[in-house]
Amino acid sequence: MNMHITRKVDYAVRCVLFLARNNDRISSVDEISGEMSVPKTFLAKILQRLMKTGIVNSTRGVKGGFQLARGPQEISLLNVVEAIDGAVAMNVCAVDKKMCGFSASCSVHPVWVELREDIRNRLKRWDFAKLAVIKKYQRVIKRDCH
Amino acid sequence: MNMHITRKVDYAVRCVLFLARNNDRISSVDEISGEMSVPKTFLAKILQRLMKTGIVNSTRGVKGGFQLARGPQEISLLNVVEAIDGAVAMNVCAVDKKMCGFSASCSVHPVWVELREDIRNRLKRWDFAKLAVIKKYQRVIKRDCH
DNA sequence: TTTAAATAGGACTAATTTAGTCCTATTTAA
DNA sequence: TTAAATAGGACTAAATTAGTCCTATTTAAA
Repeated sequence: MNMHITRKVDYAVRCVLFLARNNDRISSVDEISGEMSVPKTFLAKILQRLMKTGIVNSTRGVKGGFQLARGPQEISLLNVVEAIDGAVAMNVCAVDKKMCGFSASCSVHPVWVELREDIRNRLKRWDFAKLAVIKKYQRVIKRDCH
Repeated sequence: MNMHITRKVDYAVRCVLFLARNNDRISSVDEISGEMSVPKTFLAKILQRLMKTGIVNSTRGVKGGFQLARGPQEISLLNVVEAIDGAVAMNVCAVDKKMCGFSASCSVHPVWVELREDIRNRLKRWDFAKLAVIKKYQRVIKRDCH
């Protein structure tokens, strides 16, 4: 069970957190990547994904950049995680039984299904309005802890 | 967030499940790997690990093999998962804050800690006595669903 | 209308992790 | 003594992650 979050998810979360805290204006990739210590071109990709999944809006051209597509309280951690990684699950059968000929007779299957629900519920409970007020990220440190 | 279980964990779980169902005797790697559709040499490594972490006992030599080191009801899914993958966590900071200079000021940190506890609790609740009685694995299918 | 600052997106590469294999040594029942 | 088993180190292959790089497009402002 490799349950570590990927950098991609970590970066996406940081990024949305930054946008939540600066939602009165448009922020460029350059600015976000600088503030949140994320490689610029990589962050650009991540923002494209967040854009496609309707979490952020983009403005092209000079003075362009990104902004949350809806209020921070309307964006859950689960939204961001699933935007980047797709469906959260320990294995595909927990999402769709049909993906696994085994599942019908697999003793462990119900456990993975439960676990998936636990995780999704927990991630659903946290929105970026809540997260944004907890404490500010420090800018000194280059990378996070996974 | 890559939360898929690894084959290693999947194999380990299947393997312990098999041993739980045949705990009246010693089973060889050859037998288990055949019955549970797991590559033999790889399974041998996994069993070595389960051995070191005190989940199974081994007997060497002719008629040797493996057996659970304690009753199936004394072995949780968490035991097996952590035996193979080490501490269950979304990131190292949730296990030990010191691993991340960031965590003290990281808004998301408390979420990962909560989530880790959710997952561990769920996995702790399932033991192999419970799992063993649910239903038998079918032998036809070659691999599981992650 | 040109320019420069920005996003969009495809194609590629490097690094890391996962999933194994292979070989030799050791143990032990028959 | 032999053959069937585990023990364990070293190695390799495949897959995934974590990026980079380049070109195209958009748009505010000079």
